[in-house]
Amino acid sequence: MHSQSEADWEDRVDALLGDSARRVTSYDVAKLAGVSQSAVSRTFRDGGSVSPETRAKVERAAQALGYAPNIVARSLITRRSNLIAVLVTAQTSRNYPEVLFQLGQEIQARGNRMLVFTVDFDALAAEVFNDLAGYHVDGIVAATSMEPDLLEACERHRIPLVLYNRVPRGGFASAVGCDHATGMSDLVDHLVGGTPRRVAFVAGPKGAVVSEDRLAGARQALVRHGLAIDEVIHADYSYDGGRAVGRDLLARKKRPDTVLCANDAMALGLMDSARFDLGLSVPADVQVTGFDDLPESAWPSHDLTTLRQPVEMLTRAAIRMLEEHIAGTAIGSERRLMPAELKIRGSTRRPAG
Amino acid sequence: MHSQSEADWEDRVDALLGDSARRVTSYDVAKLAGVSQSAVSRTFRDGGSVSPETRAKVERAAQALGYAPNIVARSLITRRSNLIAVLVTAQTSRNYPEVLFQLGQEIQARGNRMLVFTVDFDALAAEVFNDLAGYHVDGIVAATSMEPDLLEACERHRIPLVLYNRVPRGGFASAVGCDHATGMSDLVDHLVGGTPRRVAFVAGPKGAVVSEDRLAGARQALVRHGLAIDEVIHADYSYDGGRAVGRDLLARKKRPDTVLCANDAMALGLMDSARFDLGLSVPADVQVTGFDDLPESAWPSHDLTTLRQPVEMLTRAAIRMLEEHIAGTAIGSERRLMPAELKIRGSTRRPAG
DNA sequence: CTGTTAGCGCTTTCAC
DNA sequence: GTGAAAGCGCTAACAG
Repeated sequence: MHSQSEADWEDRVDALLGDSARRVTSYDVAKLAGVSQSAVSRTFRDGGSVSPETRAKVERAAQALGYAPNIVARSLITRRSNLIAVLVTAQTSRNYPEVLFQLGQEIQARGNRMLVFTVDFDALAAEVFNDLAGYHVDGIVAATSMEPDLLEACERHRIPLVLYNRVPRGGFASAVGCDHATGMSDLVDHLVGGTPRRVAFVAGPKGAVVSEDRLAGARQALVRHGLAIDEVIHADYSYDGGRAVGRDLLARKKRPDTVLCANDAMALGLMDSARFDLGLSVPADVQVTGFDDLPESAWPSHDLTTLRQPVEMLTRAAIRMLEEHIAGTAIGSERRLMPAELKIRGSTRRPAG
Repeated sequence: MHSQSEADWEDRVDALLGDSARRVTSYDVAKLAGVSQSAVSRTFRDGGSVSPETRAKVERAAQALGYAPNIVARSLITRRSNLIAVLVTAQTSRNYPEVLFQLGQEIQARGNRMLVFTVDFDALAAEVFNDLAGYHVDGIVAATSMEPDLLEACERHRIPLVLYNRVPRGGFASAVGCDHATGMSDLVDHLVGGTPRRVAFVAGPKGAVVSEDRLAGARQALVRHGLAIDEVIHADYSYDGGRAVGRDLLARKKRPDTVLCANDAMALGLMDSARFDLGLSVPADVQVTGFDDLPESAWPSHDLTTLRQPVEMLTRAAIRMLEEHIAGTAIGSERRLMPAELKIRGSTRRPAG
């Protein structure tokens, strides 16, 4: 039955599909379904109320034509795009390469898309902000230090913003981060069992926020045990950097017996310099610690005592926070700190006795 | 001079800026500059021809108001967005975490932005395609196997597409990839110097395209030397997977003296199983090779002979190709293969004599 | 619940 | 080279 009208339907579908490169619009669907454009809009919008019959008609027509709403047009009027901007530096990407993908996953989990802005020098040009606004992004995750004027621009344009493992240079902004201080405190509590005498700290580049947080945490914790850091050396967060530091530092007469590194990569390089370049034994001659818990750190070849930075937690928390701000259900601006997990391994001495 | 009109100008700027949350439009700029909207459009468009005077007036007004064109509105009419979609799987991201960021860098280098689509199972739901089209993306880089119908959809909608280290499941598409076969041939040429007797190959998951390419290349090269692969074992591309394989494979009575691994991660795991789990020596008891050249592979602790996959070259070539297709200057569809670089290190035996 | 109408901010003919 | 007017495809406000 309906064979006459069915044939007719097919004809109309084909007629509308004639120009294959052209995209099907809500207008086409409306015409085929015999309803208004608004009806089509309502069936595809989130909270649109349509009768079941209309919805069925629209869905059938849309199906036949392969229709999907044009996000750009929608975005122009709603001023929302389902786009979340992620600002990331080469630094972050090199040290935490998984972050970008994980953010993408988390962003997509609730129907949004990730628009990536790679920025240099941890600073953000005004041009980037124009693009952010120009694409109508719904929110921003910044793994870069935001200049005060950009913070203010976000506020003025009401673009929700969450900082990822960063603190704003000025003003206040919502942020997620790792509780470096508490983590370092746990680590130091463990280290004192190995009776450290000379302690060195291998930091990241000068001004690197995360490194300085970790250094401050270590210092504070050591003081509580009546200990101090004898020396702070800056390197570039890399394995090679750590190894170069080690070759110098551990070759000295009065070399440290305990080296805390601001991240795992440098710690691994330093370990290798001790063993392969200088013939020292870890942890007997020098104990070494890192921060991050890279996969390599758990390998038997290195077995590095470190603190696991809760990257997945940070990522999930960042996106959740951002979504609350977008939805308007957030309580307000806040900084959320996630705990680092101490991983005691073979690169540090166990308490004697 | 002009103090009267200057004061007036300031007033008009302030008036237009009154509602701070509202975005400045080309209409506002036109009004302030005393020109038409079209003039504003032409000064900000790429090939717009405007007189220097008009341009100056517009630029001054735009500057004063902090105007930047609304990309969404522009995109709606031009059907271009300066957006390049990157399709990536968890697999790819895990094995080549730097790719995503590098693609972002390369895409931005010429004024575009990267829109990321994380997809599961190396396959691409129709929903993703709708989004691609809905955002008016100018082109697609897919590090995922594309189903034939999606290839066809891209073609029909004239969305340029470049596959990244993949071959299409059906049909033809522009692609960049690593020349695994030639790389493996170089590697095998080196290996025969160490007089291999029993050769095993540790592959990635069944169906993993890259792994199968590498296996085929190894096989072919070995045959030329009158050798064969005695056994192929599948693992999951991971360090732990490689280590588990090693524990089993290398504990056998008739264990291989040469193990080629489809990637470095597995090779490193296998090496560690040999040395730490079984007390074997590398390369004396068993020589091991990888593919990719991870940073860890060059560390003295492992010193793995491997092939460097030219990730940066692939990334740059992919974006360049895509941009040629977008600009319409591409010659046509083609597959471009980049050479892998042999890195001979300590995990393989040197030719005797 | 449904259709009509009026834009979102821009680019693009088309006259001048 | 410039301005007026039309419209990209959609949603929102308003009557019915």
